[in-house]
Amino acid sequence: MVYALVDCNNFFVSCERAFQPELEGRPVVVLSNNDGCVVARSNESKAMGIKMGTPFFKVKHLVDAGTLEVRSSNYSLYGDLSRRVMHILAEAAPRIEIYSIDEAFMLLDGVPEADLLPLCRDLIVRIRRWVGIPVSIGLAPTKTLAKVANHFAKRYPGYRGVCRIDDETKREKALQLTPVDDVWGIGWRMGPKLKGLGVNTAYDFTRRPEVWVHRLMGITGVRTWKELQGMEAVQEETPARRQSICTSRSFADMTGDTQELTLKISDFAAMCAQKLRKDGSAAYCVSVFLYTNRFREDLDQYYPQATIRLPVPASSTPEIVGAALRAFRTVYRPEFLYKKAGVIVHDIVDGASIQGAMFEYDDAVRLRQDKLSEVMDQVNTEGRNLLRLATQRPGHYADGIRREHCSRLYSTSWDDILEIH
DNA sequence: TCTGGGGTCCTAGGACCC
DNA sequence: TCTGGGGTCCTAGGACCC
Repeated sequence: MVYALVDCNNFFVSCERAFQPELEGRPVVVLSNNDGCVVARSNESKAMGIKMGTPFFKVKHLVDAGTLEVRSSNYSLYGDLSRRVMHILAEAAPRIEIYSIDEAFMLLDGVPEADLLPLCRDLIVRIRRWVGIPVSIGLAPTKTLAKVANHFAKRYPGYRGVCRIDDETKREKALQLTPVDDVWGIGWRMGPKLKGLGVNTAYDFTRRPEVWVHRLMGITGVRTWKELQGMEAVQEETPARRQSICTSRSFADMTGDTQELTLKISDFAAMCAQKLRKDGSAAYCVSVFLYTNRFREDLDQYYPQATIRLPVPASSTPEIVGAALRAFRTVYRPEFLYKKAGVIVHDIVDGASIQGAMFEYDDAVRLRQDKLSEVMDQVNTEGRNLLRLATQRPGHYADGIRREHCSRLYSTSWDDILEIH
């Protein structure tokens, strides 16, 4: 197999730049929801030493001094540009697997050897010209090695955006130059642990015996170990149906108020229900979690979670919201101040396949709720909850969420335009 | 004062059964 | 009262990803 990992460079920043050319060449960061912390950095801001996840208040002085540009995240814009990039890849490759908003694997088996590099170079030019996004491509016989190759393509301009690992010499050299904690699948916990055991590079890691890796890291570590040696071990198919859907937010201000939390939980649950229906799915389980502010060591902490299991999988807004509120009531305690909450639906099944099981349940009520949800979906498109249950908060769900550095919404969806205040 | 959101997979341990 | 192994299912928690 030949895998090509196509990765958009500094994706969120590049999206902002695509519509604001004046940001080109300037240090830029994009913030998380609530303007909490840095989630994307341009090369210039990386060079300034700003780390991923830095709380915004720590770099705000740079913004005030005019040496750093900042934008709130604008997910509808990023989603739109992502779809355009993926569309171009899908037309160019026999098959693609979309891995995240800014990454996809192209499966290039069957493409003649001599065409591989020209194909990739052409894609880089086209995506830049048509969408305005710079991408890098790594080619290799396994996904993990394609990731390694992609790092090189990104880091060294000499590759002009494409790096290929296709023989033993290149593989060993690349792994010797790759710190072990840069490997896909080795995170912040295992990285330091491996280094403490004398495993500093990806190459060192591959030289350890399989049983050693298995004992230390389990089956997932062994998969990474094999992939780095050119043996395919990472599961092929991403399951078509999501196994869980989560909607959660941090609040701009802490709250212990039942009313307010009820409104928020209702909204999160309604959004989960809407996502379920969009996927054509239904869920057996609805969980609610609450977090106090873990950074406030002076306050009492409480991180409860509760799950309601429904007799029949549901996707209607009233059923999901009802279950979420029941779960909420079992764990809510008024003496704490909460900073974040969320709703997760899981144990998800195909919505079409559950029709037959419905006779156990009150058909009339169910059908009415499903019908009601259908109508709500027609009126409410994402981000515009014109129709909602009485428990849901009035106004936009994003009320109470900070978004002070938002760029104009450039990509042309009607919903987005209505969102401009 | 201010610290993201949305996922997946694996494993250990408890409950229960024979 | 104490005694045993083995299987399955479920859940919580940990680790990882972007």
